[in-house]
Amino acid sequence: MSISLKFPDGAERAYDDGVTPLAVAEGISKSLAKKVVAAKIDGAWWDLTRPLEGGGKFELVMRDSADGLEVLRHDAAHVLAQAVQELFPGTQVTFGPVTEDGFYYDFARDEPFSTDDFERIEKRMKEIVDADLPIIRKVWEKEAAIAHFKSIGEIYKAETIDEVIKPGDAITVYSHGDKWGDLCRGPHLPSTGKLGKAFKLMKLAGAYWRGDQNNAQLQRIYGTAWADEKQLEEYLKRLEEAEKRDHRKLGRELDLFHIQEEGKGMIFWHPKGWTLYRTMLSYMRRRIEAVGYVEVKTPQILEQSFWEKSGHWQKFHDSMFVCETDEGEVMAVKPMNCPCHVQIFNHGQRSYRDLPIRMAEFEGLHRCESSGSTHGLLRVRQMSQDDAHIFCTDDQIVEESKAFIDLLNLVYADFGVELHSVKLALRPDQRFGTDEQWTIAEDKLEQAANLAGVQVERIANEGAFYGPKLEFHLRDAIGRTWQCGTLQLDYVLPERLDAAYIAEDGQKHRPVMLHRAICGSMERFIGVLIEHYAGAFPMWLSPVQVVVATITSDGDAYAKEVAAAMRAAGLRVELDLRNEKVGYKIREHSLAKTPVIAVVGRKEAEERKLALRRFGSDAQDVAALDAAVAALVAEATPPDLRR
RNA sequence: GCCGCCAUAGCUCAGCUGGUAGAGCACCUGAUUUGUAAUCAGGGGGUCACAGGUUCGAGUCCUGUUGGCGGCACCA
Repeated sequence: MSISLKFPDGAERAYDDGVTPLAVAEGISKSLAKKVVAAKIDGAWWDLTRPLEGGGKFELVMRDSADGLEVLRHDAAHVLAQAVQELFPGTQVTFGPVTEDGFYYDFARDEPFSTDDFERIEKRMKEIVDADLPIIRKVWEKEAAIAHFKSIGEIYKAETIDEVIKPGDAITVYSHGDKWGDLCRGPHLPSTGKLGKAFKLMKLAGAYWRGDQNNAQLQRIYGTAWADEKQLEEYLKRLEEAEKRDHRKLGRELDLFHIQEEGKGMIFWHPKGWTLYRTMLSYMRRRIEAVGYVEVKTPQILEQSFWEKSGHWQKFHDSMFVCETDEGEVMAVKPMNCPCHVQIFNHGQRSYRDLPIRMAEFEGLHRCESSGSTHGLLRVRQMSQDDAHIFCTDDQIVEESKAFIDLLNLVYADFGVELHSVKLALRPDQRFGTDEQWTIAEDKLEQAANLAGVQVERIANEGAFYGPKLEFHLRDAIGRTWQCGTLQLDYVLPERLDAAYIAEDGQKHRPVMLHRAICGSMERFIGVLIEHYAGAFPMWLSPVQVVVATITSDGDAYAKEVAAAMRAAGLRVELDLRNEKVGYKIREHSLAKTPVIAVVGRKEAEERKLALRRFGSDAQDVAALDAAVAALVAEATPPDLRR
């Protein structure tokens, strides 16, 4: 009997039945066989030493490919688990998947681990690699496996098998020699030695069993693993570089903002940071005004009864800031604008002819976020959103949604950021509204996204209590993603707050509300932007656009004239007349990531010229004053105002 | 909120096994008038996050609190 393997290059070869992928690889070349970590047959994973059970499309998975890294990391997780169980008897294993850059394993142990244990654990892991234990795949009956794991005290494993595997089905267990075994889908390497030593334990964290905070808290050890030492080094270097882009560090270095102990999650915006903020707000205002939004401003603090009517009190009062007046009224600071906007909508009679009404507000919002969740600018307790609510008819939903997504794409392009992903958050367990309403709402959002040319990823259970939402995610410097833009469809709030318009039939009808934001929290968006640009903003956003720096005090008068001319032309200018060497001034303003340094010496003053030096370049661009100012103004013009 | 780690000058950090705080940058003063990434000299600056405790003596050890960091949970 023979089987036929079809290789990716199209070649097709016959092999004896029962040949292993490793033997196939060795038949091709020894060096290839060294680098191969697993195989795929018709797209399904296959262990290298497991005899093939039939022919098909055959692919060898190399250790430095994306698939190969996944195998290595899975093995690293198993080796970690073995090391931990050997060093800390009584520790139970639970679950250890691969992550984007590595892996983690969740352990159950009464005593907490400490990062001080990492050295010992890593050492033991390396010993396991050196021992080159064969990794053996075994197929077990479900019931036998449960009994086995129970008998050795692995209750989490037994529970997992019981719930994940159908009765009567078989499971696979991979073991390292006769020492250690874990339930696993595989594939795995032929032996622990193949893993190599390009791995490192990174961090320790608590994690709830099955992600539910009502369950036991486990201890998660994160690690990273790579094909070789060089890749590991590169990865660690990448992390270091990313740290330099951290918006909290840059916020301090560039004097943009600060946070202090008494105001957890509250931002003190310094003049430069606030300039950036205002520049972005002005831009957003122009963008939305141009497409038919109106702006309003509503109260910051309203009575408890108001939030009870909207439904926020019942669902969210834990995360609202609440205060009481001397006269005993209980008031809450607004966590969001929507119920306020409905009040404006409800004031007076609305006709279908008025719709859609696109009502925007940039006022501050306060949310009492839990203490462990605040994070620089990315998760704060006080913020502003580029918030708006679109009141419209059912028929207008798709059109309005599409127009919003188009606007969002335009704005993101202007800010130079790229969408990481768009998610469609579907109905949660706790929700208002009927199933039919939800189905229609979910479909309409997806339809609008498709019309705007955006692919969505549907995620179950993540919608707001009043409706499904589209989430537009961006990435930070170290790869975490944050929801920035959002579009939420809401049939519930208009109902609860009795919003209505008179339709063509002369009857009252409920409008639909679209909650939408492009930047989302301005704070968060600025945080992402700082990391995206590593603090070196494009000219139109930069808090300081030009520094006019003199060489000697002879140039003072001319420098002042230059700065005044630039200011008059609308540029944000600083004047550096200090008694310092040019080199010193250049260095300082370069470190501050100023887009343009205009150097003024005797020559420039005499010829009424400027020597411009741009961030990231040491070239000198000498131009006549008027022409230089005009050019800088053109460069500094916000994208929406450019011709 | 939960788990682990951390907290020394404005910033970055040093301070061994407990013996009454130190550097660089920044800041201030003086000198220097300088041509594209650090001119020189002098000076000021710290309740070592906070509160207790152990000790003859605590930045250092212990407990608690606050805040930060990395995760988990949460995220209208």
